[in-house]
Amino acid sequence: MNASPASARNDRGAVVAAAMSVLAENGLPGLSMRRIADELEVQVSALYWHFPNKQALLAAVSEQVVALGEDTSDAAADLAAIATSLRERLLAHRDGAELVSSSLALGLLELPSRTRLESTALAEGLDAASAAIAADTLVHYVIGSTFHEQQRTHASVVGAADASADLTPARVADSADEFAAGLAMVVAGIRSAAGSRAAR
Amino acid sequence: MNASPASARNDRGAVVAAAMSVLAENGLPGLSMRRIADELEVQVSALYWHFPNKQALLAAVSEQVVALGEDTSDAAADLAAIATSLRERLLAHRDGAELVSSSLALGLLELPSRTRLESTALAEGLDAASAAIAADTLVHYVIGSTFHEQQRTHASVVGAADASADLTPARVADSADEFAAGLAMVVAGIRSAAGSRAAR
DNA sequence: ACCTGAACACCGTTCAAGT
DNA sequence: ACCTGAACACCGTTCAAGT
Repeated sequence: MNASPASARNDRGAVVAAAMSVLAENGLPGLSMRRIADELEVQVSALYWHFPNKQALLAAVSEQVVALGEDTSDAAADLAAIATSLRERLLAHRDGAELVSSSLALGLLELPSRTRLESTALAEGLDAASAAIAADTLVHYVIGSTFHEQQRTHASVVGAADASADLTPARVADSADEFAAGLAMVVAGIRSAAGSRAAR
Repeated sequence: MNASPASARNDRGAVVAAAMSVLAENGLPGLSMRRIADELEVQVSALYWHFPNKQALLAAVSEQVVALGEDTSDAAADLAAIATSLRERLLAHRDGAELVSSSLALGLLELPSRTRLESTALAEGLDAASAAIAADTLVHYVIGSTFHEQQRTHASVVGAADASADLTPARVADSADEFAAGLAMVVAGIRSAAGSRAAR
């Protein structure tokens, strides 16, 4: 419909896509404005037409990382399932947990999973205040453990992490089990908060 | 005892102390090798005689932050008390949670509180594997929520954080209550893991 | 044992100017 | 509407050399 001018320029989406590819190749420490600009074959200053600063750009990338897929079918309203799928989306991107953690802390990112966790907690019988706290607690657990896990694997690539680098293949394999075990404890604690009300 | 030469030079401790004062004044983003060197009235390159790189220096600072005080008297062997005192030490230093989080993730820091949490969990009847997971879960909760809290106060200073900057004085005051409420849930979950064993 | 001085290869951000 | 080119004020790290 729009008469597209001879040479198409970049839009926000293209910048975010370029940033995601730089992130995948170089990790968060290597995600510089200059490298993103190189990826787009553009001057660094061009990026500042699309985003006011680097943090805003990172927030847009974070949004992509934590976006829920199709909300339609399997909206599995289960605390553990929601937390586990958040973990999986963070693990799907290099340094995903650290990236999301900082956008979140700066107040630049809404976490769809958090909303789902809160309403699920409400449905399980928590009062409003407790449901909010339960959602935050789960989010902190997921981001904290995933951040730690991603940094540990990165450290082992670098070869750092002296004594405590217990990264035998077997141990890597069951990091998911450790996550699930800790998650089960947190969920049990949340359920006990529901039980202490005069539910059912 | 030692014949101290005319002009005393710096040692590791002096470098760490300078770093802590720069951290207090400028926060983690402002904690650069150059500023630390300025504080000591020394060239930047001098710092590399004491520490191989910046991360190692930050790890030494982190160690100071999380060090337990006198281990003698009130070694209150209570999960919530240990977690709360860890939170307080992190809050006592600007950007303390973020600093410790990264040193920890890089495997450059031992967390004394974690050891205490693990043995306390054991004493409460958890098996070895569960006690380790319980300790990690608590550490993730404490660091995650404290990190978030410290970033939020910093964001409010900067004036960023648009809509969700719910930082009324009252709300700041009860962030400790929110922490305690989430902590209670996690601890309850850990206790339920102890109960599921054939304890007592 | 501890530091200087200078260099290298980077950063994020701004701004006038172009098309 | 989107980009260039150049500049500003920074970074962490290395290394030969000094005392």
